[in-house]
This record gives sequence, structure tokens and C-alpha cells, in this order.
Amino acid sequence: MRVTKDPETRRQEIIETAAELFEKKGIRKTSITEIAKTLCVAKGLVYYYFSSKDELVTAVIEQLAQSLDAALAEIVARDDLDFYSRLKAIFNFYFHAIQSHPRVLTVSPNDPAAFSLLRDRLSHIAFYHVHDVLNNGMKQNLITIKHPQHMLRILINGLGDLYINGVHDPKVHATLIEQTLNLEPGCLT
Amino acid sequence: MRVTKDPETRRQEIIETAAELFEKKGIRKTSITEIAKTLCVAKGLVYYYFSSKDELVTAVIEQLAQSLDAALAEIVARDDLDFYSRLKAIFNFYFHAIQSHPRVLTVSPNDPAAFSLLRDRLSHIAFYHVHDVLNNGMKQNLITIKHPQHMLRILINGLGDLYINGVHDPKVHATLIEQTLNLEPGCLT
Amino acid sequence: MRVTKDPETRRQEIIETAAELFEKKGIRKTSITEIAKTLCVAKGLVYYYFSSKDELVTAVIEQLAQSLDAALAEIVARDDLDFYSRLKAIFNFYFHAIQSHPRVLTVSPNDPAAFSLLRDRLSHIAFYHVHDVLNNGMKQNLITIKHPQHMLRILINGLGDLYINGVHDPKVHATLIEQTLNLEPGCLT
Amino acid sequence: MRVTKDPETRRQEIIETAAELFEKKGIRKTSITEIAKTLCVAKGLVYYYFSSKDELVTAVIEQLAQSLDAALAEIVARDDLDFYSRLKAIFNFYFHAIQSHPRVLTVSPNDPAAFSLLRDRLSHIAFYHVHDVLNNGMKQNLITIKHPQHMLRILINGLGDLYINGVHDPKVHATLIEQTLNLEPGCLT
DNA sequence: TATGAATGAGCCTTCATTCAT
DNA sequence: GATGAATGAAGGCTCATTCAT
Repeated sequence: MRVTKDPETRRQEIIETAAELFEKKGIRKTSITEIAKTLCVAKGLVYYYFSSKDELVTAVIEQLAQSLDAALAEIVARDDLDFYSRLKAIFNFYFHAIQSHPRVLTVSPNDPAAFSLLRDRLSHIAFYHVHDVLNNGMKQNLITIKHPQHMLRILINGLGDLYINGVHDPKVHATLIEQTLNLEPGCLT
Repeated sequence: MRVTKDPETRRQEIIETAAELFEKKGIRKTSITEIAKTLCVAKGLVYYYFSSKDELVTAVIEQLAQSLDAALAEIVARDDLDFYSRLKAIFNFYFHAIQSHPRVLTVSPNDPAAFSLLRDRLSHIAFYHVHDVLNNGMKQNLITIKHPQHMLRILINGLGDLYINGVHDPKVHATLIEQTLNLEPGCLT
Repeated sequence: MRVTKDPETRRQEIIETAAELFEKKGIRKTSITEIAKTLCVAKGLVYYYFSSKDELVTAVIEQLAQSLDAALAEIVARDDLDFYSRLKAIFNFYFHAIQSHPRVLTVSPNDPAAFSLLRDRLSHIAFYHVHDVLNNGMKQNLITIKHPQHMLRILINGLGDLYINGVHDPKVHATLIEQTLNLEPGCLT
Repeated sequence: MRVTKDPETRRQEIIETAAELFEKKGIRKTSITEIAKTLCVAKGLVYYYFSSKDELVTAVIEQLAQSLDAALAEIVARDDLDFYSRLKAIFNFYFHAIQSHPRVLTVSPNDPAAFSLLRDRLSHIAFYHVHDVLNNGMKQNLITIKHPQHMLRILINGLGDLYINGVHDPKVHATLIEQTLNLEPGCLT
């Protein structure tokens, strides 16, 4: 039967359902047909909101990216956090985001795509927000390593994988970050 | 025309051709038809040797993994290398392997959770071989960090991504490794 | 936003817009959606006025046909034209009409055998109007050919195609008509 | 059940079935699915032989064109025919070809296509073959009209339409051709 | 009158897989 | 061992049409 909804609501509904299925089965193995069926909606409706599967994938990824972006921005903006707490908070959020979407992270719409992997997108966002924080740390002589940006990237990506592979202990995390960025031992604990 | 070959030879031939095509176009976009055509062989023959595309993909990945495994084993076994050179050699090989197969690394056959990504397989192998080397370093007090295995993993995966993203300078590499493992500055240069 | 208009006005508006789009992109490639969008009107409204796309197509064709019909009728009715001028004027108009609507002429709605092609419709109209003129010519012994109606049809259709294919020179035209109808050479120039 | 046939045979079979369906329902309304079903064959098989619907359409058209081409070439080559008989024979064949394929003639694969209409293709072929014959006629002073090529085109296209519209009497035909090309009355009868 | 979200049938195409030879 | 014609399920997408508001 026919159920009409507010377009924006429906749009979100589609994005969310798609995100869940992408999560569960991977993007490639999730067909528009299945998304529609899950929503109890005609296939055509999905195309009414997204002109192609790629566009839907993009929307899903964008949504995830933006939620991370917003969260991190908020953290960076907080006045009550010092350099270390801020760093810790950011990483926590980032790892959490990565861990939540392993399948989406793995396969992209048309692999050779522009920003193909959400992974890149997320790490880019994390990188962007940590950047300022790091610079601040350098001015306070809290950061003394060479190639800080590369080190950051190693951390972001490397720790991401570690996280996915089951290392969730925040203490271990803190230690690893400290060591990688050559921070005072225990400063993040 | 019909060409008969030694089964093992033919098997290898198929694996190699598949590997090249996977490399060039990605696994998903490489069809059995194309592999067969490239080999000037009937489609059915591929199925004679591999009962499914997935099995072929697996064989290709296994082959890549084993070649890395062999290479690293050889390095570890060499007597003429000290701790630092050995470390450097191992990382070089690993990065090289990763860089050589970006497409295969990106998309997995049917994302069978098993060992889904060659990436995991490769990093696992690298991890395995570096393990002994690291232990050795710890005995010599050359490695003093905590959670050395996690740090190694961060390095292996994190540096891997960095490598893929265009950072190829060996000197930078060396510095990053030194910093991550907290080695004597300059020891790998 | 909602704009209410006089039904007949709206109907014309739809026909005109449809005609333009059919002209520009061909009937098949023009969707109801696009027609509605161009009119800044909801899709449903088009269906309020025309129960199907075919009916709209029919209306568009009918309109074109009638405008040609009116124009030719006017020419035939003029007292100030002699046989030759009248003939010339009619053909000019007909060719002009054909040339103006190449896309519509090429593809028909659902090829409903009915009067499938506007082409047939137009040539029929032209034929109808020339008929009287020809009869007149015969009475004056200006037309001596056999099967004048068939010859006329050949002219109308054949010249039509020639026109579409780029032969626009009125002089050449005149000569061709003279020859086909076996008129006095130069009488139409 | 599975029925294997000689590739060339199967290819022809597909072309013929497609031609018939195109004939009956028009190209656009004939789906690959229907062609396959009519042949009692899987849809995929059609794609095994023709990589797209357009390619199949092209093959069908090409086949029709070539059969006309061959037939006309043969007529032109015959020694036993004089100018008039040859002309008559050619037109007969051409008209016959056109009449046999009204639907195919009407709609082309992707209308705006290269040689879009078989009509053009056929008339071009006819034109090509008649060309020599006409030249010959001019040398013998049997043809005295101006713009003979244009006149020929008018004949070919115009008479084609007439034919489709039900005028089949060879005598009438002959007279019309005589008049259009300004030949000796009765020379083609 | 007018809206536009929703439908659903159908289209073209791809491709892993099978099987008679 | 090898061939390649044949299968069939599935996928992405389009669009005329409907209907609740």
C-alpha cells in the first residue's frame, strides 16, 4: 500500500536503511532492490531521491563523514580541555567512528572513485581537526617529533586498523599515542 | 586452437594472468571471460582448475602472500645483517609489496570475512617475521617501547597507507620508523 | 508554488512546451517529468489535461497539422495569386513546415498505425489543398500529366525528404517541381 | 533445455527473428527479452552474439541493406538489359525492399544515430546503383532533365512512400517514373 | 485545479557458472 | 584436458501512470 512521507524524512530513512545494509553486507552486495524491499517501498522511489546508486552511496558516506566532522569540531572548540585531553577525545571519537562502519570502510562505490574510501574521508577529517591541536602542542613544545603530519597519519590509519582488529583498551591506546607522538609518558592516561 | 599443457604450469599461468588483470582493473571488474581471453583459453578451462572465481582470487592472494613470506623469511635468516639493517630490509620489502598491489589490496573477492583483505594477510606476515627481529632487539635493549607488537602493527598498517598515498622517500621512512619504535635517531639511515 | 490558470490557456501552454521539447529532443526522449518541470508545474497536472503521453503527442501533432492546414487554406483562398504563384506558395509552406519539425517527423508516439507519422498527416493536408489548385490547372491545360495525384504525392513526399537532406535552394526547387509536374520551364521562377 | 547450434547459424537465426519482430512491432517496442523468448533461448545468448541491442539493430539493417545492394548490383551488371529495362528492374527491387520493411524503416535504434534510418541506407544504395545507369542514359540523350540526381532522389523517396501507401500497379509505376525522369512515354511499359 | 510522492512493470546489460562435445 | 555455446539470476535504471492531499 501507498505511504507518503515528508521528503526529508524519507530521504533520511533511505540513507539510514542503506547505511545499515551497507554495514551488514557491504556496498557492492547491497542492491537497490533490497534497500527498497527493506523499506517496503518501490524501487523507483529510491531513484526518486537519489539518481543513482553511487549518489546514494555518496550520501551515506557524506552523512557519516559529517557526523564525525561535527563531533570533532565540537571537541576542538571546547575551552575546558587542555592539549592532552583534547587529543585523547579526538582520537576516541575517530576510532569509534571507524569501528562503527567496517564494511562501508572497506568497499567504495566504484572503487576507483574520487574519494573512494570513506576511510580516506574520515582520516582526512580527523587529520584536519587534529592539525590545529598539534600545532598548538608544538608551540608549547609538547610535540618535538619530526614529520608530525606523517606521524599523525600513521597514527590515524594505523591505530584505526588496530582498533578494528580488537584492541579497545583506552589505556593501551593512550600509551600507543604517547609513544608515537613522543609525548610525556602517562600524559594521556 | 587447442594447446595442452602440464596442469601445474597451466595453473600457475592462470594465477599469474589473473593477478595481472586484478592489478590493472581491480578484482570485481575483471571477468573470468577476460582472464580466459587473455590466456587464449576457453572459459571452461579456468573452471577446470578453479571451481569458482572466489577460489581463483584466493589462490592469487595466497600466492602474493607466500612470495612476501618467502622474501621476508630470507631476510630474517640472513647472518650478514644487524638488527637495524634487517628491520629496514623487512619494511622495505613490505612497503614494496603493498605498493605493488594497490588494486588487489583495495577490493576483496566477496569480502569473505575469513581473511578478507590481502592487506591483513600481508601485514600479518610482515608482523610475523618482524616479531623475532623485534624480540632480538629487545634483548639487546635496542627496543624499549611498551606494547611493541601493537606499535609494530601501527607501523605496518599506518606506514602502509602512507606509502600508498605517495610518501616514498626512504629517509622520511626511516625517520618515521625510528620515531615510532623509539630507536636511536639516524640508526636506520 | 501553486498557479491557477484558465484551463484552455493551460492546455495550450502544455501543448506548446511539449512541442518544443519534442522538437529539441525527440518524442521518445522527452519525458512527462521534463515537460512538467519546464512548465514549472506538477507532473499530475499534465495528466489532468491529457490522460496519457500518447494523447499529448496526438494533440501536439494535431496542432501542427492544423496550423499548416489553416495556412494552406488561406493561400488557396487568395484571389491575387495565379496558378503558378499559388502552387509555389503552397509548396513553400509545406516544405517549411516539414523542415521545422524534423524530430517530430522522425519518431512517432507509439507508432499507432492510426496516422502514425505527422509526415503523413502533413502531406495529406498539403495534398488536399493542392488538389483544387491542380484541378484548376488541368482545366486551364497547364497540367497535362497522367496520375496527377500520384505525381503530387511523389513531389510532396520526395521533395520533403530532399528538403530535410539539405536542398533548400528555391530555384532548384522550382525547377524540380516544374519538371515533375511537367510545367512550362521557368514558370515558377 | 539446452540446444547448441553452429554459431553462424544461430547468429542468422537471431538476426532473422529480430528482423521479423522489428517488422511486426517496431524496433523500440521489441525487447531483447522478447527476441530471446521467441527463439526459446536465454536472454544472455543474444548478448553473446551481439554486445548490445544497437549492435543487433545494426546487424539487421546491414543485412537488409546488403541484400538490396547485392540484388541491385546484379541487375546493373546484366548485359541483357537495356537502359529502360535496367531502370525498371532497379526500381522494382527497391520498392519491394522498402515495402517489405515498413516498421524497420520508420524507427531507428537511437534515432539520432549515424545512419539512423534504414530508409536513408536503402535509398542511398538505390541511388548509388542507379547513378551509373542514369549517366549512361544521359550519354545516350535519353535523359534530358536538369538536376537528375535530385530528381532521382525525389523518385526514390517519393515513390517509396507511394508504394507503402498502397500504389502497387507496375503500369502506374512505369508511367510515374517516365514522367518524373521525362522519358519517352511508354518506354518502361 | 494542482501537487509531487509513490508505484511497478519493464528495459538493457553483466557475468559467474554449466555442460555437451 | 580443453572448448565455447548456452544459461539464468541479478543488477541498475527509466518512466508512464496513479493517488492522497
